[in-house]
Amino acid sequence: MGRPPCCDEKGLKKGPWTPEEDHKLMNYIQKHGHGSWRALPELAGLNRCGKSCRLRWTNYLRPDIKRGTFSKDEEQTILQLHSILGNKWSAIAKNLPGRTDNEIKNFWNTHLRKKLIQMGIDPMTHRPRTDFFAALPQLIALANLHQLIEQQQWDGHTTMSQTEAVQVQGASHQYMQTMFQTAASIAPNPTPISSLNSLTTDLEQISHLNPQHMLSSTLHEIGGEDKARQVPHNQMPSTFFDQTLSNINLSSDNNVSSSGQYHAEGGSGNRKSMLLSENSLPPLTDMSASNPCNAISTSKCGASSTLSPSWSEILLDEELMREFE
DNA sequence: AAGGGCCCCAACCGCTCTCAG
DNA sequence: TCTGAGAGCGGTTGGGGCCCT
Repeated sequence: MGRPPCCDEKGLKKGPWTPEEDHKLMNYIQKHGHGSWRALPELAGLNRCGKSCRLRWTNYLRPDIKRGTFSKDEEQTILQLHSILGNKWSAIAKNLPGRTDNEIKNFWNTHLRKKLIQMGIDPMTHRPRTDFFAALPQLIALANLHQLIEQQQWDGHTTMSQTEAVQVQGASHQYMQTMFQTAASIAPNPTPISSLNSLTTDLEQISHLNPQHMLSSTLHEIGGEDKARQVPHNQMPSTFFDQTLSNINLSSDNNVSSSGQYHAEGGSGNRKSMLLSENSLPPLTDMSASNPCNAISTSKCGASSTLSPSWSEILLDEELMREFE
């Protein structure tokens, strides 16, 4: 069934608003309030549909709207709220006085989303992307840095203090662990240990990193050391690319419809599906929708959250990333 | 100077939610 | 409980402006 769009009615104007139309709309609302949006255009003498009037008022004409570029604080607030709320633009807008949902949505799509992608972070989950194509630059940079530090320590001449070296090594270690853990979380249960072994081996080959202790601790966390020992090395899949692709597919098989849209279960009420366009990045997991505490902002999730904040902070620090490159 | 490509954002579209009758 | 109108929300689009060659 469905109602016909209100703007389909004959003769109603669409497209950009003229200054005269703005003036009429503002005058009317300031005198009478908006009342019924459907009735408003006729009463205000506008040849527009009510919906168009409402949008124009809420997104542009409202007197309390703050215009201009977003401040660093606003940017941080959006990032934090998006990590908790997902694409709930109106909810995010409620925490940013003077900013509209449309403005925030545009800012996200044109700036923040791209920024996160460039940093190897999945903009939907706010976690490192587990498709290694995207995260590879950061991963290799960290691995190289790790190796450089080890070499300098071995040679006995280092420009970095002991504390700094430990911090960077820790970040590098954490990066790898998070990659494995996220990969494990999106794989079907029980997690095929061979897949993780393979990823580790492939990474070792490409980055010349020796991650033995990382692997054992990570496997211990996700499946126990016994399982790790049971997997013979020769059972590992052959190529890095094959395995990486299979992991990407594992994460999306259950959620991608034939139309290429991603349906993430979660939330309450009837609005259960979140549709992402084909040109969106493939969301590897939708943790922001189903479990806010998996998201970047640990402070809002109480003491039970143990996710270390250091990773996202490290990755969001552009200066640090430039140093790695 | 011209024109092609890219980016940004205002506005539209279609769907869901809410609530009154 | 059901139905339909109105409002709200999120995804998408198109056109104007800017930048680069």
